[in-house]
Amino acid sequence: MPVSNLYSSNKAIQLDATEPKTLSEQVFNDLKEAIISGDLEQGSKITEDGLAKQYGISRGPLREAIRRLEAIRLLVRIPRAGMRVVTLTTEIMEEIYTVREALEGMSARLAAERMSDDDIASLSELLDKHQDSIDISEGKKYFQREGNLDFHYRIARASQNQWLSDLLSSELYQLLRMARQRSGQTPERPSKAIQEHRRIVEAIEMRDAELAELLMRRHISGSWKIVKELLDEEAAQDKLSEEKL
Amino acid sequence: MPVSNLYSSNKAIQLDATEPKTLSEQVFNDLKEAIISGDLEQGSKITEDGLAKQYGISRGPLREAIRRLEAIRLLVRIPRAGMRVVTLTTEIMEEIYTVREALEGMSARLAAERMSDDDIASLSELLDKHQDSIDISEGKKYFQREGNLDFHYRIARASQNQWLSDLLSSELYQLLRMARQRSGQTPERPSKAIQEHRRIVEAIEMRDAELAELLMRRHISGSWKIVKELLDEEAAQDKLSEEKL
DNA sequence: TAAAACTAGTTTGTTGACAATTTTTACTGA
DNA sequence: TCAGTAAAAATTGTCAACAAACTAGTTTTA
Repeated sequence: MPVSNLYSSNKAIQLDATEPKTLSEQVFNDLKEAIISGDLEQGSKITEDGLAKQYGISRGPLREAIRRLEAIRLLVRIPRAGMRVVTLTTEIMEEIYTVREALEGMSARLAAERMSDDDIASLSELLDKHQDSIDISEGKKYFQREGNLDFHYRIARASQNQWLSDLLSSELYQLLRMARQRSGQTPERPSKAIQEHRRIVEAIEMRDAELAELLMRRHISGSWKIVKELLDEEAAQDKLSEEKL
Repeated sequence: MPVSNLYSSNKAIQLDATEPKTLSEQVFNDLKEAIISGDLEQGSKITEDGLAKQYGISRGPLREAIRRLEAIRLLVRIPRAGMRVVTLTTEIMEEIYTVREALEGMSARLAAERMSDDDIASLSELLDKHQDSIDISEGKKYFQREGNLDFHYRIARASQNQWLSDLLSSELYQLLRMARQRSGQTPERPSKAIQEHRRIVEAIEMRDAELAELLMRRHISGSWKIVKELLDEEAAQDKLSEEKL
């Protein structure tokens, strides 16, 4: 079974169920993808005219798309220094993980209270698949990246809180994907992560909201520690190779 | 001393320190204020042309402003039914309070860890002023509204987490102000609220992050219970007067 | 009578041009 | 060589007109 088929679809992560109808939306999606995937480098400068020509549209709709990208923090506009793709510094990453800990903790709590038995069962199955895939060497990378997010995405939706799940999936998760893209980052040893995921699902199964929240928060703050180490290492290496020049 | 001077400035709540430079920004601020203050009624339909004429600008900048208002959830666009001011239903309010509980809890935790002694002292003084003002009958309304938010705003900033404090002040608090505007809502008995605020500050003084978070979360979920009752009451009355017709 | 099709009127989406501002470049004089 | 300044280029902000899509009302037809 090819790894790419283990999931029903990538849509779960895409979150844009609706087809883009306007140019503005289309270019919003395209730009978002370009930024997240790294096609547009972090911190790179952007001009309206350049993008308009590149996408073959006029500046009107483009500007609307830009305002939206600004709102979800993928673009940063500095008053008189133009516009840049956001740079995910260690500091920003820490802020994101902190907010994430609070929101996903709450999300897990609500999921424990509200998730249907069927959905819990399906979530549990998902974890089985993740477990299996650890041994499939080819699958590793995929699971460590998208699979992990898929789990968190499901919990967010299970909170049945539109605000919460929108905030997580349309802002925070996008930035996480972006961060991973940048460094070939492997957030955690997958076996440990899946173990933690399992515990969270067990808490949800027991309808223990308190525990689900606690475990989720630990899981995320634990992830942050590992990510932080990687980022620090990276920074040290960057510095080293800079000095070589 | 006139009540309006008890605070250094309203800016603390305005959060837009910078003067609007572009038309788009200006109209964004104006529209935001119009929505929050209730000048534009909840759920009322909006047309681009109407607004453009009203503000005397062309539709270009207006559309950018609209996209931003959409992003902070003050406007809702329904694919082919035009655009409306958001309607703060009880369900949405519950979602907001839930997200708020998570974020402000974290915020209080961080404040306890990071807030400078000076800032804590100043926060404590603010509470004294609130306390004093309870007896000034004229001040009541003001404190119950803006004063309360001012406290929460300070904690958010004290978290020293840009993301967190932006999220709270530029999205959640705006919606809370809007909700209060609608019904002449008095969220809590001020004496009780201030008591709870005091406890939170004490926890911060003791640098007890855990406790600060716990107390803040209780404070907010407690507030929600009271607000919810008011909303339910209101809804019941609305229904009653509807039946009269 | 009801459904389908057409038409007029609104509203939103898109564009290209013009204006204002800022940055870069090039030149002048110490 | 180094400011300092002025012209030029680039970039962002704004507008008005055009195009497409949708709504609603009216007529036509089964």
